[in-house]
Amino acid sequence: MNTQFKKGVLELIVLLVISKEDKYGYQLVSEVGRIVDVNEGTIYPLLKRLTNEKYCETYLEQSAEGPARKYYKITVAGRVYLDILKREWLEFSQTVNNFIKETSKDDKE
Amino acid sequence: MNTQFKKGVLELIVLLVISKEDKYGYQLVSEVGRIVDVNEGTIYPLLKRLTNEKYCETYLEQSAEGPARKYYKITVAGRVYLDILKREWLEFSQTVNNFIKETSKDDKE
DNA sequence: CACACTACTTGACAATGCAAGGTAGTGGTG
DNA sequence: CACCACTACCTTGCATTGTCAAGTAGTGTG
Repeated sequence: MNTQFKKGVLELIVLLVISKEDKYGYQLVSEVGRIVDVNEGTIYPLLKRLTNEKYCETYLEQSAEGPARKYYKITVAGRVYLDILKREWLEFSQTVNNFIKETSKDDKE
Repeated sequence: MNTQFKKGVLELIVLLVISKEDKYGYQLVSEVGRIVDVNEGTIYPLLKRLTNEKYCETYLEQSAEGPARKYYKITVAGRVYLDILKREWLEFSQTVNNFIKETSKDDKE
């Protein structure tokens, strides 16, 4: 997969996932991984950024299967930011797709 | 505009533009700029990368309005790469868009 | 000749993803 | 109990690519 395409989009995907339900980091790695390839070294720093910027909050919960899990919960500011990101992405991707279609259409003329 | 979304996509856009017609750098800045915000400091290094990787070739032509223009012409390898990039982008953007739709649909249920 | 405009180039910097490795808790096996 | 596997979290160093700002040069105009 093209690494560069992911830049910035992962933030959107992570926010989308936690906007549905609180998740812990390790879980996000596998859930986000179903959408796009990703690894721990990417997700944890991203979660720290989102937390620093108050787009999400964390709380710990014990687990019977290992160390305590740190859950991430989206904040109100996070939902606002998510809406902006979503809109920006949809507009951006559509602009690029339209341009691809335009140039491809010209091929046949 | 979200800077990060652009990563990697600019390469696709530039290749698309020169796949239609040879262009010189300064011209690409303005043509690509109609699709996404971009500035010279981004385009020229990108063109150098594409040239180093043999996805395009350059030739100089005199201009009556200033210094000689360096034109960029896509190569066969460039067209092959462009097709791959295009396919990857379409797949990637569709995957993300589908995920956005899925999560947004759930909101209403 | 100073200036504006065209055109190309470069260097320092910022953002973000990856690979690899480290720290810890829990439970099972010899 | 020693060891190992698995879960879970975190960090460091690096690569890629975009931005900003500045610089170099050629051409024509007042």
